[in-house]
Amino acid sequence: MSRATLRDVAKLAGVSVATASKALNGQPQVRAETRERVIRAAEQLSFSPNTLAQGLITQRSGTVGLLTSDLEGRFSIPILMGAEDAFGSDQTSVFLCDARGDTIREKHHLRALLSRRVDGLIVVGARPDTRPSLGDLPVPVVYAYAPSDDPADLSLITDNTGGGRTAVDHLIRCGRRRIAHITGDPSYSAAQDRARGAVDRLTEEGLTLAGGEVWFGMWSEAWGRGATRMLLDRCPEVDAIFAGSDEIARGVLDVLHEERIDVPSRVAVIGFDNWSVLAVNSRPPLTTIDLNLEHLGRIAAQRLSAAMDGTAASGVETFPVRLITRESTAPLR
Amino acid sequence: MSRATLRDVAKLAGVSVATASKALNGQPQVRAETRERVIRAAEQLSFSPNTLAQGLITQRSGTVGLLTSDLEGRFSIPILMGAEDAFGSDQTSVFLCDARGDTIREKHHLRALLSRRVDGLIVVGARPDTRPSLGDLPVPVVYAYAPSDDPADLSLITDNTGGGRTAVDHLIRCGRRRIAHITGDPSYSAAQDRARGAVDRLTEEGLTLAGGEVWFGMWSEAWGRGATRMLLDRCPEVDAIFAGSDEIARGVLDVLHEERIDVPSRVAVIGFDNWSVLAVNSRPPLTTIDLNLEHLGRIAAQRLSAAMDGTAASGVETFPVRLITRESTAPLR
DNA sequence: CAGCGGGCCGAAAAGGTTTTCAAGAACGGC
DNA sequence: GCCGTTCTTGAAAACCTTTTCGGCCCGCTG
Repeated sequence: MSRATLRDVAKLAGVSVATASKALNGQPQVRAETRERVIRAAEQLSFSPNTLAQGLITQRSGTVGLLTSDLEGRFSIPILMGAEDAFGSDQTSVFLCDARGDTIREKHHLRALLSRRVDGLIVVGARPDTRPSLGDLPVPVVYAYAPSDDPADLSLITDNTGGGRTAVDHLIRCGRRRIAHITGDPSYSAAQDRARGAVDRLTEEGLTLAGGEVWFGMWSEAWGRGATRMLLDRCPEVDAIFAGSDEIARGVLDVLHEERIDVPSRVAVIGFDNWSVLAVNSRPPLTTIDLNLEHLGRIAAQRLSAAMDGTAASGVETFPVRLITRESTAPLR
Repeated sequence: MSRATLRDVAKLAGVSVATASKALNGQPQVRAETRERVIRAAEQLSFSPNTLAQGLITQRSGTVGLLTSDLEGRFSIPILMGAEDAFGSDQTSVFLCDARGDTIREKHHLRALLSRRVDGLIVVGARPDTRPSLGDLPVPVVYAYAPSDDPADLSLITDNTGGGRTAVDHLIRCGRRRIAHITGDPSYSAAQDRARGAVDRLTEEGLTLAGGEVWFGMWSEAWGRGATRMLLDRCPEVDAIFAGSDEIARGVLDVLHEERIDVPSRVAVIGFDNWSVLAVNSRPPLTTIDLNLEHLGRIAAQRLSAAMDGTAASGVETFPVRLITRESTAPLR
């Protein structure tokens, strides 16, 4: 089934392939009665047009490539979903390629995609740091999450600085004044940016970080626990902790719980990423910052469509993050 | 760039397209010197063959569809990675489609994929229960994770019963005799199967479940916590808990920690799924059962390739799971 | 009645590649 | 010198669809 061609349909309907094509594609120059007959024939044979052949003519394959560096990471997935969503499936299908962070594998996939005549490319990095540009390609490219190092490319990134600012702002609005920041690997620009946003907002308020500095470390619960212990030691009067990731926040909560320090009444805790398995299940459920990655993916798809239609953009677009309030933060009262 | 066609290459090399094609594809009936010339021309123009046109002729698009019901779920991803991995990227590219658990969206994607002339289809369910077959399609299909309800289809699933058995077996080998089982939603066949495997193994040993029954509930930390409290209440002498998921196990560990019950010396805890963010970061790190999903994905790709080459299979193949020992279990001594 | 315009349809080219088949050249054997 | 091989190349068909353009028929106008 479904291997019927337009010829078969035409023959069954008693017309030429040309007419059959026009009838099925809604071209006006075909009599209503004829069109009806063709459509019935097509249904009867459960005809479905060969997109390869169509693409050969129209010079549009109706496909795009999604080149990710790290599929198991939780960041690619929402972007991918947003993008897949924005290209209605009837119009555009997406080729998924995971380069596993390997440059030569990336080259490989790139060749394959170009030879498949994709109409465009979305490149999603594994971490939000700048990545090398793919260079000049015969199709438009949008970089998402990790920006390209070439300003002539179009990159879409999340506002980590704004995220840090938002987090601290929320804590300040909750009446907190002694705010600490425990975060992950300082080699991540995301860690630096979030910290900078946090400190900026504190400074505006005439405050400084509780504990005196940003606690950089690793993106893990264990670091969250360790840092919290040290923090409580050095600065027991802390009344809010901004964790650089939900994983870290889990570690923070764990130690606070252990020390019988109530959250949020004595210490408020805010995470980052809104990784729901961690944020929703914690005790108490975690207030956190959502990166809006699905939205980023949708925008990436739109920008790519625009570029495919000739209106290409370039530069770096930054997208706002979103505060998700749950029960780990509350006004001090 | 890269929009050069075989005609251009042929012209540059001073041969016909036919010869150019043969030269590039390693056909024997072309003089070595000529071949060399063609290859140089191709490189010079950075020619890359139009896969659409190739597919039109060979009747093979070199693509497969990956139809998943639930991309954000953590189960699809490893399968998808395994599959993507098994099809070398030069040979086969994969179209990713997420139906979001919606049947009409699934139909939609299916039409699109067939019209793109995919050579085969992998269908990944959201939960390991039986799902409706897609019926008779013009291309081979492999169902992974969630089996099809039609025995004429080929389905690849994980051995949940064996997993339950393995978990309990491990606890028994650790010298535990009072073993409880806290698990998730009883409407999941996975929950039932794991429980059955566990009970079977206990029975062989002449044991029964501590707490008297399987504690079915929800797949959440909160349920793990609640059930553990009830369990400790009813059966304080329990010396091992088999949790139906890592999330539940986290809840279990949490309460045990709170109650100052040492893990693993007094109570051993084993999880299920090997969801690393949960299992690795817990205190202590969690012994658990790995579903080997990436392997499942690889096998799915292989079976699909075989079917595309004419040797199709059918029925349900069950694949073994794997015990991952960490520190939440240990011999009693 | 001639001419014309519009409505409807089909022939054919195009898109880029692979494959078949025939033709031409070179060459050895008789 | 002729015939049959072997080696190399190219012309053309095929894959399936879209689109352009010309043709046919009909009815209408002048």
